[in-house]
Amino acid sequence: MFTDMLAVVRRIPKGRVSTYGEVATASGHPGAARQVVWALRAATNVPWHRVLGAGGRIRLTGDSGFEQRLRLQSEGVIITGDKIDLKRFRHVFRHT
DNA sequence: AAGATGACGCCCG
DNA sequence: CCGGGCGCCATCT
Repeated sequence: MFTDMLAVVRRIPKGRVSTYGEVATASGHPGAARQVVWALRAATNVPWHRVLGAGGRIRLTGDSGFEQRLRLQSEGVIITGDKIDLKRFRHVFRHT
């Protein structure tokens, strides 16, 4: 399960983002958004900063949230307040 | 075994 | 936009 989710997260290209819910669904585990968090927490070498809450909101709190902002901005993602414009940066998973 | 937690999501007022 | 409530589910106490 976690491995499936991590595989999905790893597919998010630089400069693009996704959401916990999207990752859960795309990995074959719809509704398991909370488990995506667990997967990211336990994993390493994954672009965790590219995963946001529904609506493109940064759900991370405190210092980590600040870091996520910096990382996203450094990839060219525009952040307004605490939200990201999904219309513009959301990554769409596909099966080729 | 039972209750609490959380980087969640969705609906309603 | 903001707050409140409920469903969800692996993990931790």
